[in-house]
Amino acid sequence: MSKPEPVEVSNFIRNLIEADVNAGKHDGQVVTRFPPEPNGYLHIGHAKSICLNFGMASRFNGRCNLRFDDTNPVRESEEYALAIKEDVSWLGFEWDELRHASDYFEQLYDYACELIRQGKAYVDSSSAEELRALRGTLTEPGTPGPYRERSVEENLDLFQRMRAGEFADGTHVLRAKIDLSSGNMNLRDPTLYRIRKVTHIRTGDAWPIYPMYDYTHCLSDAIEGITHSLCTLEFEDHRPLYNWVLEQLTTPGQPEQTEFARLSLEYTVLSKRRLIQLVEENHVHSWDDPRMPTITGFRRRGYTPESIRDFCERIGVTKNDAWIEMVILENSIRDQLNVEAPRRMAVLEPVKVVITDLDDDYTETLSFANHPQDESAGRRDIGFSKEIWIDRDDFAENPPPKYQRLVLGGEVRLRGCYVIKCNDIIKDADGNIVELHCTHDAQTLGKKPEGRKVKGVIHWVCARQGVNAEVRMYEPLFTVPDPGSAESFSSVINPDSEKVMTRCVVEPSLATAAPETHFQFERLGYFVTDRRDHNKELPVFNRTVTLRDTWAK
RNA sequence: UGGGCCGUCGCCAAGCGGUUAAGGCACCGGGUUUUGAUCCCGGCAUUCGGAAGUUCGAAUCUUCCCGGCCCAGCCA
Repeated sequence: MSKPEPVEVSNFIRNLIEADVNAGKHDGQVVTRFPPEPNGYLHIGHAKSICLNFGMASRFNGRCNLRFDDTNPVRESEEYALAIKEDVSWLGFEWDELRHASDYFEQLYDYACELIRQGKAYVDSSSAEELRALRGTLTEPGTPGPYRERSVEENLDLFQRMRAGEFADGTHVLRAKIDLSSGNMNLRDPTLYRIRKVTHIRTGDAWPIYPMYDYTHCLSDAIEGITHSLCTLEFEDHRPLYNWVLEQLTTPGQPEQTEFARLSLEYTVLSKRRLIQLVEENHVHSWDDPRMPTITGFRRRGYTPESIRDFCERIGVTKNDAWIEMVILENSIRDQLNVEAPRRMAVLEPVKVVITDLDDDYTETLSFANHPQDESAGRRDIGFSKEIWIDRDDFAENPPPKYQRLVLGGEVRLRGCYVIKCNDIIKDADGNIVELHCTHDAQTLGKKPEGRKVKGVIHWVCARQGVNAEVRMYEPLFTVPDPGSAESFSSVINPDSEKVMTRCVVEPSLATAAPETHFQFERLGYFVTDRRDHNKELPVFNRTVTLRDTWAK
């Protein structure tokens, strides 16, 4: 069997970079960067950007930096920075250099002084409210405020004193002097620096002023020699500002920004605000809750780096506002685990089956293939005795049409074992099924039964050998495709997104598996030993994804 | 209503003036199967948001129209 080989998909960014390389632009070099702000955990949308940036660099023998966009200390923390590094590494990417926008604060400051000297930037002492009023609206131009024509000397003096910490937060900003009547709001004298007397995760209290994203990003790109600055569509009308800053200044490089559509995934949310809300309002247990669309959440759920990269390959890169169906992601992990995951048997809701025509001390050892299509996966022994567990769902007193599992008076194949027939249902005083009494056909081990067809096959676990385990079943967190557009979560949260089953019985070998080991529980789906809670005493499995089920539909 | 974008099969997505308009997912058959899984075979856009136009020839060029997304943080 071969692993799914991701085919190289053409997209407009790849075409563009290829054309640049062929034309000898940037000396044929390709340098990209992944620039997260350390103010939250990475999610599957970031994975798209990571795969694109690292992928393009690797495809064209270039480099990709990891750069923390740490220009707003009020929202950033070291915890997030650590988690981001771990997630990028886990996804399988190695950055060329680890950089921070804050590495460039001194250069950025010098560049700002240069803009002031050129008369292209000025200190505005209006309040935030006044600035907003003066900026105009989408259809009306902005109007010049009283500080727009300050002299170079005064601006320089004020800006230096801003840096020296002489002024309180909010009293002054440095603005670029561009075009107050531009249809593009970003060009109406955008703010370049604001005063924030806040401790920064890397520079501490060295700076009372911090540069804004638009001013910082283009210069950071230029300083690092980035050739292709890839970002999402909402930055499209920031590009004129990105270019304006670089045009005014003499910088080491001439990066070019290209925008692509951010990922939208059905039945989940991908905005930082919404993700934080899920954690803070306790709709999930943590950032790495297996229901979270964070990288760390998918990891705990049992997704692999390969499957996430494969997913990013499958969805493509365009400028379309695309909504990706969850099934695309699910198929990425199914396709990998179908090939790689060893098969095991686990019973989630046990019902005891007594094989009445077997002696009480009867035992037999059966050999099972770990993978039906791959002999190299090896075999294992499984015990069989008079009492076994089967799943509640695999017996029906009143079977629906086309039901092919066990029914009273009917036969079913125990996977890898004998065909059994159900003769009696034993119930307790409340009418609950306690035991099923069956007989077995001794001629059916490894052989088809004679004179009749038995279509159904069910999984089982030997009652003597079975080990108690906890299995966590997951379903989508939301009940609607676009929960982000709902006014509140309460109306769109799926109350059954997590179901913890504690009475499960699994094959003994499963208990000793290391955390983050993937298995297929036959007929049930793919499961992973929980990264944090799994142990020998209490094995814990998370359902990554079900098997495709054409019958359920 | 100012500015910037986007519209190819149910969901993605190739295509860049001459192709029978790739491919994946989903779906619908049929075969294999001791997982209702996997695997295999077949089907699935005379048509590219709409209308004009240019051209021997248009999804690809032009114009207009329709629909959708983004922008008025001292956030990124």
